Amino acid sequence: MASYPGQEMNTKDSASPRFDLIELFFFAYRDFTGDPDVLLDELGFGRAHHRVLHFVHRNPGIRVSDLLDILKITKQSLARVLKQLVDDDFICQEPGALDRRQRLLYTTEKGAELCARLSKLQTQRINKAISLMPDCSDEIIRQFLYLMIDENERSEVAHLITKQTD
Amino acid sequence: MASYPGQEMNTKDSASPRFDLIELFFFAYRDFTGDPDVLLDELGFGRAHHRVLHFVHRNPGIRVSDLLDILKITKQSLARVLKQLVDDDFICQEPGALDRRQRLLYTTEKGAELCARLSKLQTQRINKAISLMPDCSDEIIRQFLYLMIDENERSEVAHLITKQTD
DNA sequence: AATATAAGTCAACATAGCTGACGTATTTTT
DNA sequence: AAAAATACGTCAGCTATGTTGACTTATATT
Repeated sequence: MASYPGQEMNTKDSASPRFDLIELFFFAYRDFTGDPDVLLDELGFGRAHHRVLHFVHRNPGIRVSDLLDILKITKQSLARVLKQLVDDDFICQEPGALDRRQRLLYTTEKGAELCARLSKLQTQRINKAISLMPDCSDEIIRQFLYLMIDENERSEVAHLITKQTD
Repeated sequence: MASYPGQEMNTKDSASPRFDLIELFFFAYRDFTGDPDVLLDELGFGRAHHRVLHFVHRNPGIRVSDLLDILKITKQSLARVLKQLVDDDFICQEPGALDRRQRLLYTTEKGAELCARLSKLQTQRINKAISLMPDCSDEIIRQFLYLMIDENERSEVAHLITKQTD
């Protein structure tokens, strides 16, 4: 888009900030992530554990380095929560069949069950919202959230979310 | 909705988890909040400062206790970041005219300017996304995010987001 | 045999949340 | 006027989750 004189319709020299969406996004995400907290707390876990459990469950046999790539945290950060999840038997590790340096990650039955309970809470909130909206909404929302992701990461995310777990 | 035998169309006893939206929400929010980080970092601030600055800017003259109510953090947590913002002249405090126990909060010119730069970044991401979507999308997205908020907090948020700042 | 890679570990640190206890100024209630 | 409640600040210490840097071990690759 080129800039040229007389282009602006506004008296201001830039578009108005979208405070409505900025704030709605903030509050919506807060409450969305708040649902699982109660359950996690009972087990002595936090949101970091939730994220690890979730992405391991969704990507069975994932390599540690690939998990780090999804979460965008350091291996030292991951190590702490992963150790707890393994110690408490929510996640298990197996050496890779082809490359035995790898410790491929899987949820245990216990881990899968917790994951299911957590995602059920979040799904309930999502479904309740969508049930009150027009028919086309589901796809619109997906499209919006997808376009809010950094352009260079979209294809990776697209690949992730199209996996089937259940 | 009543439950009755034969109601289920599925072989499973519950609706499928919406992993797509759960994950899209996660990645979208991560990148959305990531934009301001660079700018904040240069000033030695974090996201906590951003939130405080934002809501003070959007609610000029807000009382400390009302800010705590919006942010849902403790006053000790707030105190730390607020002190820095006041010391660095991004926020100023004035005793309430009617009740002099209050320390009403305002952004300084410097604070308002930073706030504008930060919200511009986030608005750009939002507008870029919406520009690629069908016409009805804006309202759908707002409705969705609104419905994702806890029911008992919606009216309060509705009130917040309808304020005009600029 | 040398090097690179996958992963783990130790230590130290930063940010941003928390609880509990207490202080001070001011307003409201009795 | 005295007592109680309120708005706010502060001290001390804890927790969760992120960071950097340095080093080790096992295994693959060159």
